Amino acid sequence: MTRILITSAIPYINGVKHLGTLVGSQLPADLYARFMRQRGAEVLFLCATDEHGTPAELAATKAGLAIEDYCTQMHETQAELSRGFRLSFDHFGRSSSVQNKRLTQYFAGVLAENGFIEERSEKQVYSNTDGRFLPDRYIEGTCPNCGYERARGDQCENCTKQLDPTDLINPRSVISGSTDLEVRETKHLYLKQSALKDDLDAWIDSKTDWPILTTSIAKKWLHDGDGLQDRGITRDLYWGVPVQKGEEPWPGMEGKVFYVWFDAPIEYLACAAEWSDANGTEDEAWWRWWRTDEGADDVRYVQFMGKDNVPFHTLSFPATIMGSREPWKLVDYIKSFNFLNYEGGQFSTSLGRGVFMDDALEILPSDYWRWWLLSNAPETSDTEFTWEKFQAGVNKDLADVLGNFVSRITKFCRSKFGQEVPAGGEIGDGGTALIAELEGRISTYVGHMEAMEVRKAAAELRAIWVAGNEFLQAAAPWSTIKTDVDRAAADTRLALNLIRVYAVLSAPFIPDASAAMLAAMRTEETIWPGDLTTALSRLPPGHGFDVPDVLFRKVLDEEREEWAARFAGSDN
RNA sequence: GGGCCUGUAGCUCAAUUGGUUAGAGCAGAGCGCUCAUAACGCUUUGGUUGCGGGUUCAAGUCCUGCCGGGCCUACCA
Repeated sequence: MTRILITSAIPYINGVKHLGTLVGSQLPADLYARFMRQRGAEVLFLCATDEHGTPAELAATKAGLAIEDYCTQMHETQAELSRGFRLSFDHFGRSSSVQNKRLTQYFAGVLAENGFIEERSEKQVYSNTDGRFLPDRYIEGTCPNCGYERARGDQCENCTKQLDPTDLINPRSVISGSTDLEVRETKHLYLKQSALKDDLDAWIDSKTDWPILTTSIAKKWLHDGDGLQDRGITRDLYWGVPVQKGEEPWPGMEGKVFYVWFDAPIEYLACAAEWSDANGTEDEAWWRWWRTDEGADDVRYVQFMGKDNVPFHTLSFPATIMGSREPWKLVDYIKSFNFLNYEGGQFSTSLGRGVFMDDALEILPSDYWRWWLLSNAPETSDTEFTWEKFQAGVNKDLADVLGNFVSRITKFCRSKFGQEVPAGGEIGDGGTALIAELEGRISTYVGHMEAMEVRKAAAELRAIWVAGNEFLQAAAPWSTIKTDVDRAAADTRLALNLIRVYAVLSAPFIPDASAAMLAAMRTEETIWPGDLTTALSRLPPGHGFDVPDVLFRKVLDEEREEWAARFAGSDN
C-alpha cells in the first residue's frame, strides 16, 4: 500500500491565524490527506503549534500569563479552530513537547559530533530595563541613512537600507521604549550549513518536479552572494528547548535555548512521536514513518507551506537531517503557496484587518471557506480575498450548481415517485453519454489531485457537478414522465445515484456537505467510484432517501456589506 | 541596490513546455425549461496576450530593452 507522510507548516502560537495562513498550508495539506486516504493510501498527517521564541514570550506577557499557560491556552484554541475547519490531522502536536525537547537536543548533539556545529562569540544588544537580549527587529531608532525615526534594527522600512542595530541613532527597545541599552558579548551555536552546501545543492537540483516557487527560493539562498551562510541556532531566551548536547550539558551554553527555527521542523518528527505515545505504541510505530532503516524507505513525504517558510524547509532542516548522518527521511515533495491578500492590502493582526479563523467559523460553515479558499488557492501568484468574489464564488458553485442539483432531483422524485429510488427502465443514451463524460473528468480530477494542482482540481470537480445539471436538463424527467414512466424513472434513479457519487468525490473539499449528502441518501458507502456504471447503481430501486435541508444557503448582499465593514479594521 | 515571481476578455484563471482559428468560469446579452435555493440548460458579445525590438517556417511561450504589480534579501516566525 502507498504510504504518505504529510506535514503542514506549523502555525505560530501567538494568536488566531488568518485565512491566508490557512490556505497556504493546513487546508491544502488536509485536502491532499483526505484524498489520498480515500484512494486507499496509508496516510500520517501531522501538524502542531510552533510555540517558542520572542513573540510568544511577549504575547504571554501582554496577556498577563505565564508563557507555559499562554501556550497551553492558545494551543487549545488553535486545536479547536482546526476541528472547526475539519482539518483531519492524525495528531496536532506542540513544539514544546518533551518529545521535541529530547529530539532537538539529540540532533544538536549528533550534529556537534559530526562537526557541523560551531561556537561563535558575538555582540548583541541587551536591554537592562527589559532584562533580556533584544532581537534586531525589537530595537527601533532613527535611520542614519534617511532620518526615518522608526527604523528597525535590521532594516529601515522607509529607505529599505539594511542596518545593524548599532547603526541606529537614539536606539530604544520596542518592548518597553527604554533607551537603557548596552552591547554585550554572548556566545552562540551555529549550524554549519555552508559545509553541506554541495549536498543541498545536488539534492535541490534533483527535484525537477518541484514548484518553481520552491526551487527558485532555495537556489537563491544557495547561490546568492557568498553562498549559503551558517545559521545561528541558539538564543538568549527563557522560553525554548534548553541547549544540551544530547543528554549532556553544553558547557558555556547554560541558560540558553535553541532558536525556534531549529526546533520547529524537528517537531515534525517529534509530532509523530507524540502521536505514537498518545496511541500507546512503541517508537517503532513512528520510526516506520521517519527512519528509512525502520520501514520508511517506501514512504512518500510531502510538505505544505507558504513561501515565507521555504528557505527553512529546503535548506536548514534538510541540513539538520543530512548533517546527522543518520537514516532520517528527507522530504520528497514541497508544495508551496504564495500569499492571500485581503481587499487590496495585507491581512493585519495588529489592525484587525481581514478574516481570521474564529471570525470565519462564526459567520459561515467551514465548507464555504474550504471551497472558496481552495478553489482560489494562491498557487501561481499572490491572490486576493474580496467579499464580492467570495459571495459570487460560493453562491454560484455551492448553492446554484451543487446544492440546487441535489435539491431539484430529490424534490422531483419525492413528488412524482415518492421518497425511494424508483424502479423501471434502463440507462438511456443520455445516461451513457453522462457516464462517458464523467469517466474522463474524474480521471482528470484524480490527476490534478495527485499532482496537488488545487485550483485545477476544484475547477474539474465543479465541471463534474455541472454535468449533472446538463444531464437532468437534457433528460427532463418532468416531461418524459408524462409519456414514458420507465424513461423518467431510470433517469431519476441515475441522478439520485449521482448525489452519492458527488458526495464521495467532493469529500476532500467539502466534508460536511458530503456527509449531509450521504446521510440524505441513507448510505455510508464511500468507496471511490472505480467503475462508474456500477457506482451509479449502488442505490438500488426501493432504496429510501430523505430530501435534505438546503445544503448551501446563499450569501446575501446585506451580509456581504456588513462583513466587509466589520472586518475592514482600523485605519491606523 | 540585488534576486525571484508575475502581467492573457470587464473580473478570476487556462493554454499539452515553440505548433491549427489563444480557451474556461464569473459578469453582460438573447433564447429555452418549469424539477429546483429567482435555481438549471443552450447560444452569444468580448483579446494587437503590458509596450518596443529580435530569433524562427512558426512566439502568449525563447532572447533583449522599457513599464507596472508582488515577494524575498538570512536576528519576526
